Amino acid sequence: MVAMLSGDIPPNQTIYIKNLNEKVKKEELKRSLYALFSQYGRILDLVALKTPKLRGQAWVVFTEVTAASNAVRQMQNFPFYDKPMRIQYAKTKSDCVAKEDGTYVPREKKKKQEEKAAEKKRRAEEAQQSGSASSGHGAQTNGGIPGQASRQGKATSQEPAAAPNNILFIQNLPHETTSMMLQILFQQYPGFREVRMIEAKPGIAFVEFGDDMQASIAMQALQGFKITPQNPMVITYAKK
DNA sequence: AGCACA
Repeated sequence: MVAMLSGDIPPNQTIYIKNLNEKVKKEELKRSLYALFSQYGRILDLVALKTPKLRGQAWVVFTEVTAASNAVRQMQNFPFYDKPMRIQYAKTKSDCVAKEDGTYVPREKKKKQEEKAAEKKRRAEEAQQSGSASSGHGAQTNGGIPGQASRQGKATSQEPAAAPNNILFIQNLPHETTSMMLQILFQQYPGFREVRMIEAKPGIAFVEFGDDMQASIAMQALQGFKITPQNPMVITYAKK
C-alpha cells in the first residue's frame, strides 16, 4: 500500500493541469501551454475555460498515453507564469478522443434545462441536413515538435554566423509572442538567465544563458520550434 | 480547490 501521490487516476492520453495563473488571458494561456507541451508529442486538443468553476485549469489531449505520462512526470511543478503547475491524468476521456473512437455520445447534462431544450431542437434541425462536419478544435492544425520543424527561408540574409556565445538571437516569432512565453520555453534549459524583447522590433528576441554551452543546448532543443504552425523559430548566436 | 469539451 504505497501511497499514490498522483491520486489514483489511471493513465489517460489527456492531462489535467491545475494551479495555473488565473490572470493570464485565455488565448495566451493556450498558446503557451501548446508551445510547452507539444515537445512531448502531438496535441489533439487543448481546453481552457475561464468560467468561475474552470479557471486556473486546463486539459491537454495528446495522441499517445506515453506522451501524457512523460508530460505528467517531467513538467510536474514546472514554474509557469510564476506558479508551479500541478499535473494529473484527466479523469475521463476527452470528447475529441471519443469522437475518434466512435464512442462519443453528446452528453445530457442535468442542469440548464432550457439549454438542453434548445440543444434538442437544434439537433432535430441538424438531422435534416446530411453533412455533419465535426472537426472542431481550435488553432491546432499541427503539433510543433521542436527540432523537427522545417526552417523556412532565412530571415537573416548574408550575415556570417556569429561565434557561439551565451546569448541567443531568436527570429521569426509570431508578433503576439510575449517575453513570458519565451521565458517559459527557454527556462527549461539549464543556465537560463533572461529574455529581452524590443518593443519596436516585433518578431525577434534575445535570450541569455550562463555560458556558451548552455546556450547551444537550448538552441539545439528549440531550433525550429513552432509557437504557431507558421512560425518556426530561427535561432542563432547573437552578434557580440 | 476546482475534471471540460462555446
